[in-house]
Amino acid sequence: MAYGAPSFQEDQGLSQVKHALSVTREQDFAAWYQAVISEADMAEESGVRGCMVIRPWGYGIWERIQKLLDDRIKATGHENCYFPLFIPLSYFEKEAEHVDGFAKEMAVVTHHRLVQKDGKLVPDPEAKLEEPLVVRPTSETVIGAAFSRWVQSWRDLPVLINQWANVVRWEMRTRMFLRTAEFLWQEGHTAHASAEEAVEETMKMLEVYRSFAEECVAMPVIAGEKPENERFPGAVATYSIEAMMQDGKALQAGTSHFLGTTFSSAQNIKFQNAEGQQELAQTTSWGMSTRMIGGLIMVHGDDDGLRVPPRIAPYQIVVVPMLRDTEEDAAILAYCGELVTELNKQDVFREPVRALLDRRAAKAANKRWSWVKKGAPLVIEVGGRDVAGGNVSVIRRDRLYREDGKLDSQIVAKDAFVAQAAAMLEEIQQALFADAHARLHGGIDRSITSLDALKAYFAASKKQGWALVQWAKPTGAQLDKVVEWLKGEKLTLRNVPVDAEVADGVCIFTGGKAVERVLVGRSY
RNA sequence: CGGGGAGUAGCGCAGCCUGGUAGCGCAUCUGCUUUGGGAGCAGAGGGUCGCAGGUUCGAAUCCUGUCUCCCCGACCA
Repeated sequence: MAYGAPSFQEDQGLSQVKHALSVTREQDFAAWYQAVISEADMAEESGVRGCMVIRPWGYGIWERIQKLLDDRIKATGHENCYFPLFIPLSYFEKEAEHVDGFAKEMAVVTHHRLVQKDGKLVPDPEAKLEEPLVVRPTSETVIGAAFSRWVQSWRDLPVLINQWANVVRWEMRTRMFLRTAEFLWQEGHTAHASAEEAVEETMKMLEVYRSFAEECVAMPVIAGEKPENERFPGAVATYSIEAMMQDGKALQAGTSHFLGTTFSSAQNIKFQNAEGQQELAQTTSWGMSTRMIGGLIMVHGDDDGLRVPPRIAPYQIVVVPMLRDTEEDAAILAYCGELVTELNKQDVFREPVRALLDRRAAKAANKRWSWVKKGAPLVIEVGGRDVAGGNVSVIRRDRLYREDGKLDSQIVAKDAFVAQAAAMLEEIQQALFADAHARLHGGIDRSITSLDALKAYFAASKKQGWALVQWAKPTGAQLDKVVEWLKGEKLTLRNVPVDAEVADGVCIFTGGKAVERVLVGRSY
């Protein structure tokens, strides 16, 4: 498929709109997703299975996510630190459930030296490690070992830390940003004196994720508790935020776990309480990863590429001078430079505006479309006539086209634009959220009370959203049966929304008395 | 990890069946023309055909192995 070539699409049968991507969401959602990533220069293949090169635009978005989320993590009393990439195998062996969950997908380091053999480099048999090291798939075990050293008395608690790191999970099937063998994330780990306090922490961070996703990424989510079968290996309870992609599938965009004493007993995290008794600490962990960027693409992207919400856009306003290789160019550049300086003096979302002057020698039209595909919220074009009239031409990425299908470029007085820029960015942030919010909440059916109806609902359309159904919260073998049936329909249990209405009917799966409501949907 | 598909210039592809030393479109570079919108004409540069073996006088093409990507499945915080 020619991702680079523009495509023509019928727009409601009235007019022809020329789009920047050659594949539309409607035609092939999976191919469209990949086209956005490559056309927006976000990431590319690396030659290593499941690992990607994150290019400046993709990484810039990650840096924005890091900054805004890091601020919130610190504001809730956590401190950053760093633990090693390598974890002794023996640490993992200490916790059976954790082993079951991760053993199948771990990268293992067994040697520390290479030697030449028949002209090829091979691991030196003489340099075999006494104890193999695994590349961390998550850090509960090493951090637990540190906690056991740090925690002696109830006065040492709580311990509230976080680290930004890369982790490796040898996934069978990978997809850029959504599931890669190596990915970047933040993992928070805490230890508390009481279960109540640890649960409170778990819920607090779930709420941090929810508000971050909604306020910063403009990604509406449903926060809730994962059913037993979806729990993190070793967790007593797992919570998630679930976002709805434009194809109706669910994406887990962040998780928070109450780990109880699973890891404190395995790693011996004990403290002497106020009564002088030895007690196991209660721990939590919570994480959000580069998968969020995959979610961003599938929530906000359109047939012209990515649309980045202003709060997490590396550049919020890109100024494109229309240079013609004439003497006029210098004046245009000077005018644009002045504009960018003025814009950068403005504040929006309590930060300075991030405006960029695109001085590349490329043709103005190509530069414009490259920023459209990258999803910069505002693209400002400035030509000779704008300079003469003291104007700028403004393109809003959230509404690119006019009714007639033409690009909507508004000519505005420069000073007026500078004065409005912050408000426009806030409006775009809001518009993207409102769109996605309507899609999410309009996409959840709350009226389904039978398995036949559930089946029919998801059979109706590939783009179907989710169903919120009442259930008896079965466990063990009974839950397995439910999961098995859902699997036959390609469905999964997402979570039990924390703010759902109480159950008042019968369980859709067992016919027994329902105790809560659970979200059902297809997922990534 | 199982089934299917694919890797040829920066991107998208043809050539492969029927072996004879590589081509098209877009992009790039140069020149001229054009100039409020993804420009036109002319010319140019760029590829050890994923990698490694094998068959052959000769391999992008045939055979074997291997790596990577995509789709479906299994698995999966």
